[in-house]
Amino acid sequence: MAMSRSPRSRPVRSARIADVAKIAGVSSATVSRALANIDVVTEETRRKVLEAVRSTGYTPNIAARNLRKQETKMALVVVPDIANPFFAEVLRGVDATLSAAGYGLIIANLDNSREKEARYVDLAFARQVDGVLLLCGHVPAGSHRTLAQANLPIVAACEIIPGADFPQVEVNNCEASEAAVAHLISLGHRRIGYISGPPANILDVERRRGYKAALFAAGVKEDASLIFTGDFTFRGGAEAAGQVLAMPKKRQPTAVFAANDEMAIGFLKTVHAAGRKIPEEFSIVGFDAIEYADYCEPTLTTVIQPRRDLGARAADLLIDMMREHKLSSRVNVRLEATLLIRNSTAPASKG
Amino acid sequence: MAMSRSPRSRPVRSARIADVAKIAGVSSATVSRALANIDVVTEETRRKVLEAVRSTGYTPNIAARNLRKQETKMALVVVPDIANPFFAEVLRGVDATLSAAGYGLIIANLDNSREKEARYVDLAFARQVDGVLLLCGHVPAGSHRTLAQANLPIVAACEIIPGADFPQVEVNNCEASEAAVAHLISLGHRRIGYISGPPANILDVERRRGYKAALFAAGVKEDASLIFTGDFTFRGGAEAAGQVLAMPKKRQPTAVFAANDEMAIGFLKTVHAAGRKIPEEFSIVGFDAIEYADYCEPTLTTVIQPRRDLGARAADLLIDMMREHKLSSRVNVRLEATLLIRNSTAPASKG
DNA sequence: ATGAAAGCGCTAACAT
DNA sequence: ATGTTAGCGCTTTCAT
Repeated sequence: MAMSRSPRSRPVRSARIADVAKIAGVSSATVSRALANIDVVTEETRRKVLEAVRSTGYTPNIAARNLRKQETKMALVVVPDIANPFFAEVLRGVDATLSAAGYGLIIANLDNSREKEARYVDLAFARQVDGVLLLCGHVPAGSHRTLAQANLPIVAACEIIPGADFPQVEVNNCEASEAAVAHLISLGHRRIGYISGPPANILDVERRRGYKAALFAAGVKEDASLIFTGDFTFRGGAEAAGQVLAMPKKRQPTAVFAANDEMAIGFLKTVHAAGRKIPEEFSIVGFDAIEYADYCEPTLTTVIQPRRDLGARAADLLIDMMREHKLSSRVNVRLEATLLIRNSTAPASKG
Repeated sequence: MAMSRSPRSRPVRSARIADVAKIAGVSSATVSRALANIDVVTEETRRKVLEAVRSTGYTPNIAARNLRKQETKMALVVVPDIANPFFAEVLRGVDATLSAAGYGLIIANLDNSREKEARYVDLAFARQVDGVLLLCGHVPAGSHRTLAQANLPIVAACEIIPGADFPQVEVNNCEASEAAVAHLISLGHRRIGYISGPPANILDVERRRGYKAALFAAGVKEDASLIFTGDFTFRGGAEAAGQVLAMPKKRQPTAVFAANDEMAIGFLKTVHAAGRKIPEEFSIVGFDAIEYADYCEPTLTTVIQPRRDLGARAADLLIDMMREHKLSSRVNVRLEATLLIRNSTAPASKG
């Protein structure tokens, strides 16, 4: 019997197109054409080529092809933090769409590192990608140049970049937030808190605007003591909860709208751990509808974003630009986010 | 005032090394050397080159460099499912280590797609990467060849691949699981359930072995009715809980060890929703220590894996192989996973 | 210390 | 329909 690790001899060098050509008895140009399914190659010739390809185990060297064709069939996708569960599904949409069009993707995980960001800018300038998809809310920059100067198609999604001259895809953050807060108001809540995202974040700006619009529409006066600064993390939500619990009961909000689910869940968990009941004592609404929001106790009322679509639409726009070698375009796409009522919201107690 | 979108003229074609050479008044070879900080280039020459680089905005074309150097400075990292929060931190370790060594990474998200898997095999054969890091528990394969035949350095981590002739990095899954179950036994539990991973998954095999070893060590007889087949998802855990709740109370387990946190949390949530108390009525232990396990109610007793280290060590091994052009090696690394006791486990009720 | 020139492996004109 | 050839832009001998 053969041993489990048989000493099969394997080619120390992988086959090149010339090897295939020689074996098939044709020129390398013909091999290239046969493999590209290009124009008119005799059925017989193609057969010989494919046979030679099989026998050599040939795979075209992509670096050489890239160099020659001046394209890479790769797109760079920039995310702020890959651990954020919101992006996983967006990336699925991006991946599926790019793949179907023959593009691969390189995921740039920024992770708050200036240095990494600069490296990805270099990547773009070195033309290792044909286009860039920004999910990070800003245009990445290096020490002396920004990605926008790389003469590459760019599309932004999720966190749009005001004033940019490339296509962007977003959801109706403001309107959906207004609906979320209106829901709380319809349940009788008047003291409604807001847990914000990081300062100057566009999502926070829009969702806060929706929050205020709903209060205004209901004639409820804004109360600065009910605004808590968060950062889109569990911890941020937990800290906001700590602040709420430290307030005199009468001044505490009866409901809270968090700018994303992770903060909403951090809030929920902390309040719960302090022995307070949800939704009886506090109603809470999140944003994003991450998977976990359906697995916490109680299940979280939140805003569903069409995450996969966000990625897919953005990828579609980018593919179009990459194909046409367009560098800018003012297409803007807005998708609908909708309120999903679950068990973390209930009528305000008469207290 | 300048308009916000001024019509700055920009080069329609990015600079090549020859452009820099001409401006600096040297040959392209000298430019290349100056930029590579290679051997002996006059300080004066280097200055002229750098000045020319700045003035042209030159960045080397990577496809050309790759072709010439026969290397890409890229590694392929294959994950089964990027949405699985366990991998996020592992990937951080991988990324940090590879980056520091000058390598970029391409994340292959398998997502249960044979087709995608085949494309990544092609990527390897096309030499678009210098090495491959497998976090997916198997060697990816295309229609007529496997990634192992690509003559590329490979390292596996997390889910090791028995019998493979490349380095692997794992944690002591069996021993840590045994400790987890021993903890339950020390609390007085005897009817201890196990929620498994997918069939034939190596992590499940090891963790199940630890579960059985702990029972055996305590003289507790195994009971097949307490083994629930899961799949590492929330839903899997929730379904197991459904089965448990459907059992006659006397036959129900008093404690459950789930092969990962997501299932443990799915179980916990479902049991809770049915009005049963945790840890009073059921103790539950998970595995992985994902962030969420500290934000559920109650907080989850679980097994901490050194996730970042797992990624970092695997990346180190791969970097070494890529540098030395080694194709195989039998180095195996085992890291320690340790039990973290939180609030989801408590003494068995005397029932 | 620098330059000239070859060539990485491929594709696309152009020629036949 | 197929072959010949000229590069894509870079790095690296080999000369000088």
